[in-house]
Amino acid sequence: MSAPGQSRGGRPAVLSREKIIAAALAVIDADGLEALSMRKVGERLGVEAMSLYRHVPNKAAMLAAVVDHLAAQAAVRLPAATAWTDALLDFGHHYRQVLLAHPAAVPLLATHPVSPEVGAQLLGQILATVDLGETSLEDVQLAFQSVAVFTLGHALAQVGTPPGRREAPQQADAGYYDTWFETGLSALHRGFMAAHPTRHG
Amino acid sequence: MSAPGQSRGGRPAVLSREKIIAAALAVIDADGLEALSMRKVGERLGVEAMSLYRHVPNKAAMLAAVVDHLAAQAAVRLPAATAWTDALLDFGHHYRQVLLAHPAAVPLLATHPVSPEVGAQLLGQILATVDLGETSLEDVQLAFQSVAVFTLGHALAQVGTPPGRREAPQQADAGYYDTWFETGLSALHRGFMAAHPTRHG
DNA sequence: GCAGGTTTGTTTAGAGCGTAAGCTTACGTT
DNA sequence: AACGTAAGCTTACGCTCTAAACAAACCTGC
Repeated sequence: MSAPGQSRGGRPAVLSREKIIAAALAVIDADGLEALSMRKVGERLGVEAMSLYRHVPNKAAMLAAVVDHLAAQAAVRLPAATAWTDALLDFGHHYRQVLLAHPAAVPLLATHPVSPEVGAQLLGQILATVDLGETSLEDVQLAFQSVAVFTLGHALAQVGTPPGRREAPQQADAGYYDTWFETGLSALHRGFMAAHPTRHG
Repeated sequence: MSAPGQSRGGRPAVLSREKIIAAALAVIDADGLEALSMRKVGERLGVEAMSLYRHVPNKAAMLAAVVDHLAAQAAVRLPAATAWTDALLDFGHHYRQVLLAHPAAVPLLATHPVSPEVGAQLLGQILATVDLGETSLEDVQLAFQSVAVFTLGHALAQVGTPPGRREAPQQADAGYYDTWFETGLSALHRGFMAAHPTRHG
């Protein structure tokens, strides 16, 4: 009972994989992706950089873990039996929220692909929940993946500081990106509906 | 006559901004984005790394120049008076070709936004060429931008090596990504057509 | 011809990075 | 108390970008 992995002695761990992932994300949020270093993550945890290597094989793996951590948040809990075409909209909006919650981490999601396990689990959960109607699983999968890449691409455009501005996230801009996103997402939605008509209208 | 920029003396230039951009792209194509360094670009030009700084303020600016160089290639020369909805398809296909011609550079396009000048010039050229029908300029612009971010997002997914594979660009995969792209692009196309019906059918 | 002036590429050097190797610390067990 | 083991620290190496001072190669005015 309450055996957190059998440990037969040894110095008690101050660090953990989860703490490291959280600290890395915090550094990214605070200082940006380019400023992230193993030394800085260690500093935030009150630890030397080399200590991190007891829990993470290298920097790339740490970043991959951050990616999976964020991707896991993109899981939407949909009401069962939602028409898959409508679920596209819910998924897109939710995924966008997750991305914009960590603007500096968006380029990371773009660069390092989500691990196959997490990706499959995510997609599988959606496909299992949603009402497929008469559409094949493959077609629905392609639709969700299309919404995902559109959403990521759009978020990249939004968070990418256009060189010439001094990092001021204008109020007016937010509105522009919002309507842009809605325009594109609803076009995808309409397009997939037209390709896969249902008898429910 | 034949005065290539008035130069009042000085050591003749072996380097040029253009040569540096080309060399940087060549390094990216050959060794990948992460392996790109000022030293390596210099080496490819038979020059020390510090020499590059006479023509480029720093590494970030050099990468930004590579981005603009690639983005400029995405300019499509469309037959005038093409319906803008059809031009969406041409643009998407052409942009994707440009991206997949330099797979290792795609993450760069994702991370460093295209400069406002190049972006505006690109979009302006399209908007000036295409037949707008009865659709407002703003709506057409949003449609093209949506296709652009979808295409970039999709290319990112394709070139991002899913961790677990050993960089083998499978034959079967290429087909999967092709149909995925066509599915998404045609959904966008249908969606925008439905939102902006024309009397020409 | 030859001394500036000017532009280009090189050298030197410093701060910061990721991380391999070995060491010390702190615990459970014997 | 001694041992085994796991966690964190120290040191060190090679690599990165780039600031600053220097050398080389050209044009122009004398």
